[in-house]
Amino acid sequence: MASQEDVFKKLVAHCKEYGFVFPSSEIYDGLGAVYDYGQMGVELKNNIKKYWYDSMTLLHENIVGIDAAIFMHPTTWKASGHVDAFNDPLIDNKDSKKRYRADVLIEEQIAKYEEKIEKECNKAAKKFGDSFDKAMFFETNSRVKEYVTKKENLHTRFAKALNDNDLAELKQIIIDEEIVCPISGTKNWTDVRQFNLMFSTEMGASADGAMKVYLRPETAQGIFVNYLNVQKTGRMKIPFGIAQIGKAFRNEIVARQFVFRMREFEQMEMQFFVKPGTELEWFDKWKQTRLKWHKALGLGDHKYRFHDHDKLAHYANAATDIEFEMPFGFKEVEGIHSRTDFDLSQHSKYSGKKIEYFDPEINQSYTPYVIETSIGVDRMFLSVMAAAYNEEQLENGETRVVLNLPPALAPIKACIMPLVKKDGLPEKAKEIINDLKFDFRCQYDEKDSIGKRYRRQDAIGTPFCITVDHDTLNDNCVTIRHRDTMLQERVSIANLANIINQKVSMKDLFKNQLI
RNA sequence: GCGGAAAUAGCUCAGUUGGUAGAGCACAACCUUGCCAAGGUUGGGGUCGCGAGUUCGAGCCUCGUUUUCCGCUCCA
Repeated sequence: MASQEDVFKKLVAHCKEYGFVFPSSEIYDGLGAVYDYGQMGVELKNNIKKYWYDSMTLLHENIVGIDAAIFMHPTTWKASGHVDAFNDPLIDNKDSKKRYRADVLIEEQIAKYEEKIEKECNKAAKKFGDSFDKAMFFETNSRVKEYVTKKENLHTRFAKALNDNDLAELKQIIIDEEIVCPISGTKNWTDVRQFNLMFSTEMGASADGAMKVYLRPETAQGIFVNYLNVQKTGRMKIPFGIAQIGKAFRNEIVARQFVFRMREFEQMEMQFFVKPGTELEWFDKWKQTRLKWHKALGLGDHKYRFHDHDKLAHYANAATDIEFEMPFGFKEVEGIHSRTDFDLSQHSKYSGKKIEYFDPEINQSYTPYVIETSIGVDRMFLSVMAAAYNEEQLENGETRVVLNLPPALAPIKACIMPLVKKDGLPEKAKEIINDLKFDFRCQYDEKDSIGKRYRRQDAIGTPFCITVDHDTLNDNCVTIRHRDTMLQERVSIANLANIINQKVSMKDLFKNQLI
């Protein structure tokens, strides 16, 4: 039996071989953790996005979409906390191979001096009892004086280095203070490197310096900064939501596992604005709604689970992940967070604009609370592919590689093929495809044996193969061959569109969510 | 970022002690056949990841480098 790792490798190979996913810039050896979607991948991905977007905006009258720019005013990221939280100077110990934050190491050193001072004080206090004069003691005790001086010098030096963003100086401090690695106990350090999770670039070309702007590390902020615009122009009443699909960028230290963690990725986010105090109710409601959205695809209910966060981010008062069983274990596909009023309050504070909602029901204004549902398109893509990829053992002992994709998501809905490429069958097949192509993405194939053509379509997950044979010319009927069962049925050409539409329409997926 | 392994045709791989770059599948054309990966003929496709070095000669040896995988590490 193939191990799960093998399955994953095969899936990655399959993605490349059949035009789903290619490594970026492959002719130049590729670019780390960046991938391109190919001719099949883009269709599947677009269908996933459509399924999500329509589920949000068609099924909920109080959710509208936007498409915000990737560039945002730099202050956005100060307000959101990304600039401060994601700007760590890092240093590695070459012996233990452990990585530390250089600023934390130095802060610990400062704390050590404080401990020593404290200890001396305690000792002296014990010795002198009531007559202990702390100020006097600091003046006269040479050891304490030394520690205080050292501590203050270090503090000053550290603050200056941080302020100047002087990485070499940070390393020099660590060397001068003889800070050792807690694990190896050595002072064998690498240089300090600044690591910011956000990509930056420069906007404009003014002589006195262009403005530094970031590529957004999440799409959510584009929604928050547009809260007032949408609420006012759309006459939205709380509770309401804003949905958005878009690219985000994170300069991950380690980006791996195919499209699961990429440096450029796509998010589908919906921020739902609610009355304070009702947020946990809505949080729970969205947990269930989102799980139903996943399960409606029929990839297998047992492949999903919630993972509630014990440790909450500073902005959240509840958080959970929807995890999917990937070939490499249960992994986060979607996050649902109760973000309180953190984001809107921060933007209000940094912009100086009042960001509130006047609630006519209670005749009061308040800053709405936010429930966020945030799903990675690429992770969703991977989970659909992983669940759909199957190697079937057939009765004749052969193996069939088939993508059992939900028909609504399949890149190609039907392949029309003449049984032989003569006797007018190709012409008849093209007649059929010319009729179907307005509603469904179709392929035409006349090369190789019919069996081989079926397998080719299996490999890209096409739910229907439609075969034109000699009888077709007389009775206007064709054979429909079903991907999953390999069974065939004879149907009238006039009924084709209906039969296909019934299976590939998203309507059933939408309805399944409401149950 | 660290350690280990790998890189040869679109895919899967072979390539002997260093001596003219191979197979199967896939692809294209034609013939034959016609409902679950058929057969035949012909053809296209590789400066062996990239760059140096050793050598008369490097896919093979040495060094560097890039990418990928595995394990650490990191991860709102």
